[in-house]
Amino acid sequence: MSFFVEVIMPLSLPKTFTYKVSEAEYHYIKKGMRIAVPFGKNKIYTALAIELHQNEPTLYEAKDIHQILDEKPIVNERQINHWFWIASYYMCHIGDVYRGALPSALLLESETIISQQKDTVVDEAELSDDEFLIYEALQHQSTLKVENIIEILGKKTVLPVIQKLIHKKIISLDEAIQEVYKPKLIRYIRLHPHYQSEENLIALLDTFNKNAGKQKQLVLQYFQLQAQERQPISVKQLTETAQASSAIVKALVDKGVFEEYYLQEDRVNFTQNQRENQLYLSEAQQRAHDEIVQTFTGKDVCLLHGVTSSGKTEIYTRLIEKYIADGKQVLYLLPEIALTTQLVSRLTQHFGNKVAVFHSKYSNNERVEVWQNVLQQSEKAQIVIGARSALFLPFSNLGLIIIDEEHESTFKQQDPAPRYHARDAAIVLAHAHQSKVLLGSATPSIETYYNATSGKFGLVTLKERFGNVQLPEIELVDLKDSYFRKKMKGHFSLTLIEQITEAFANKEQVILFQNRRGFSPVLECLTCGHVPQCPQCDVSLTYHKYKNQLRCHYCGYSMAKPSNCHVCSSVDLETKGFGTEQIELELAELFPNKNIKRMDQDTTRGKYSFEKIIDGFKNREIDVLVGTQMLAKGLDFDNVSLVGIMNADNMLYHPDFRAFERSYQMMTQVAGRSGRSEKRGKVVIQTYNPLHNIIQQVTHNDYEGMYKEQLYERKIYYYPPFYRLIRLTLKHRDFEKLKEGSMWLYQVLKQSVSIPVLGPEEPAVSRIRNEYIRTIMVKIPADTSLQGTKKTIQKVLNSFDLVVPYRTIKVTVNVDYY
DNA sequence: AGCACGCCGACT
DNA sequence: GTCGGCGTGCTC
Repeated sequence: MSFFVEVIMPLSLPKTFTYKVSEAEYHYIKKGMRIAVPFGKNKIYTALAIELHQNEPTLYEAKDIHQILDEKPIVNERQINHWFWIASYYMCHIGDVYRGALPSALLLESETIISQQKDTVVDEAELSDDEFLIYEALQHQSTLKVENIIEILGKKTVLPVIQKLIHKKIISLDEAIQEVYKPKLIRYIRLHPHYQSEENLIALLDTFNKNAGKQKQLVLQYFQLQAQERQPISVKQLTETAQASSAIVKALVDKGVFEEYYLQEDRVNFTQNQRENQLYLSEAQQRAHDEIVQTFTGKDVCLLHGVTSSGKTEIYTRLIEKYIADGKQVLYLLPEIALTTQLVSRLTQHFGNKVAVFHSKYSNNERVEVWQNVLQQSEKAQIVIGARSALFLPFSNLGLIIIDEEHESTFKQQDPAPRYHARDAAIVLAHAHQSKVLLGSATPSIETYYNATSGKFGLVTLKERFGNVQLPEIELVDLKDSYFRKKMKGHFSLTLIEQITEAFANKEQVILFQNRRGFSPVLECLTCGHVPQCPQCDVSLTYHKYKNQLRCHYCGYSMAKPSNCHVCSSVDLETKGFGTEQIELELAELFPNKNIKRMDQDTTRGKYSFEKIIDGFKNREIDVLVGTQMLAKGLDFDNVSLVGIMNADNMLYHPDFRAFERSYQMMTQVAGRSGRSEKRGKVVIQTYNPLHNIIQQVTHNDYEGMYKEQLYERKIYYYPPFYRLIRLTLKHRDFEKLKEGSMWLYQVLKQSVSIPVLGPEEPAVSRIRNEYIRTIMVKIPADTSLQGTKKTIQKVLNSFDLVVPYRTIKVTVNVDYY
């Protein structure tokens, strides 16, 4: 009887793989354990066991596994089911999901170490050339790695030779995959039990009197600390408070006065004292809270639509209290790290160390810790705050998922597969846990609002701001008129300058929003009209004044700013358009003695640079913050009385069916940063289209109006929520081949389905990193089977792959394109 | 996906 | 004569 394990490989492959195991292993391995397996010619990967069985494969011989890596499953069955759902719904491979779900520290590839078996007598004549080379190398070096052997033998397929040598008992393999995760250990110290008795202690102190003054001081300090803290004392703590070197501690340990011991420390620690600050809900908040609870009795998903600053966080907090009191886990998803800092401190203040944080700026080790804590249902991970990937943590007892800023497009993963939407995947996951989902936003996505008003989701609305603060007053500045009447200084209208001056006079802070980084998007030659382009992408280069260079925002290419035109050598070069950098500069000229900071991708690269800027602004060290969309995401500042939107139009005219919706959301969110205390805030929007419907709707805070109008557009132009979108992207270096291939794919698709297929389209940026790009959009009406359509698309893609000239064209599928 | 292998063109 | 580009096939 043979035994087998079915595993997922961390590779983009459509299938699972079968390996042979011994009977003992068969009984030991549980679904969800990691297993190191050899794969291909000489690689070892961390696979995940998902099934144990005895069905011997017929078409190939299963390999043996290499090593079992876990004692207990680190992934539960609900997760595995959820992963398979994601793979099937988003048309990607299960390995993509596996790789995206596990923290990379849990997914390591091997470093097999080979050493000689001492007790075996080797007959050198019996060895083949390759075997002898390895044997000889081991006489000089005690251990070898697989890569060394590849070098020694000068070929890449070395695993068979190694297998033979193992079989001849000449070499052995050492622990292949080392866990890279290392618990962080802290050295603690305590008095040797011998000195628990008073007489021994007195004797000890007496011995010090003679010569070891420093040592005595340290022991006394130890007692003092112990009395104060009533908890373990770390070496670090002791040496710091006693101003002593660790050599003295060591001397005392050597003497047997102190004992050392180690405790594992979580890197991610919020041991802030849990303040018993009672959560106070306003009447409106309380009512919204009660309505949500009521909704949850009948529906699994509820949208909380509350205007900016309506205090949604307090409502979430009250709800979380209830779920963790029932011993449930709570997942709090938010779009970007931007929000976390402020939110984490608010929630830790309330919930103490029951809060864990999980997002991409955390190190590998930190992520593994959170993973383990969630897996063990540890108390300190009862509430997990995280970006979309936190969805993959090993929850076993979820009660509530909160998705804050539900409308944010960053919830949809764009580039590496799985291209999933965290909101939608969360709803599916919640269903498996029979838990509830709360979506929160001041500007819900059209899809969600449609679901909420059509009765699929519950809907709770919060129309007033917390503490009855009024919504900001919005003033529009017509740029065309202002330029015409010369009422502009650079990119600032006189109105905006006036308002900024007034805010400063009141010692209030200002936020300026410009949705474009850099200095200016293009540099144009006034003589011949030439605009420098990226050599690898189909875009013009953006001028960055600070570094005096031209940069491509797609591939990162950069060059020094030319002093004359590369085409006609004219020196008349002019910048066109503007970005955050230019605003910052102009502002510094207008208000030379104010502290101005810029916040965009270029200034927030480091791990804490973001926090630094935010803190500086919060502490009122910074007077004006100039930034990109980063500013729009739920930051709370209580002294901002003015928000300026430098140019509302560039967002409006993106060639995307969501452009209007996004512009509305963006402007409303940015505007919401203004006026958070008693005083009503002010917003100045500079635009060439003051009468544009979206601008008007933002001005009048008319979400419903925006929704109705956009919904109508979506309906007549076949967009969500009435149609599902699947977008295919094709890429290839050869323009002609891509053109033909995408046309072929389009034609075949069109013949295979009886629903709209659009394209093949050249996107606005039609070449990135020297690859040309085309897209095809499939629109699936609500009454057509989504699954059936996906199957058809997959079939067409399979046959596309069989057409020899086209198979090198890379195709990616994006289901529910966002 | 990654990787090895095998086939052609342009160079020390 | 070889290096290295790309196309092809395979992985339990």
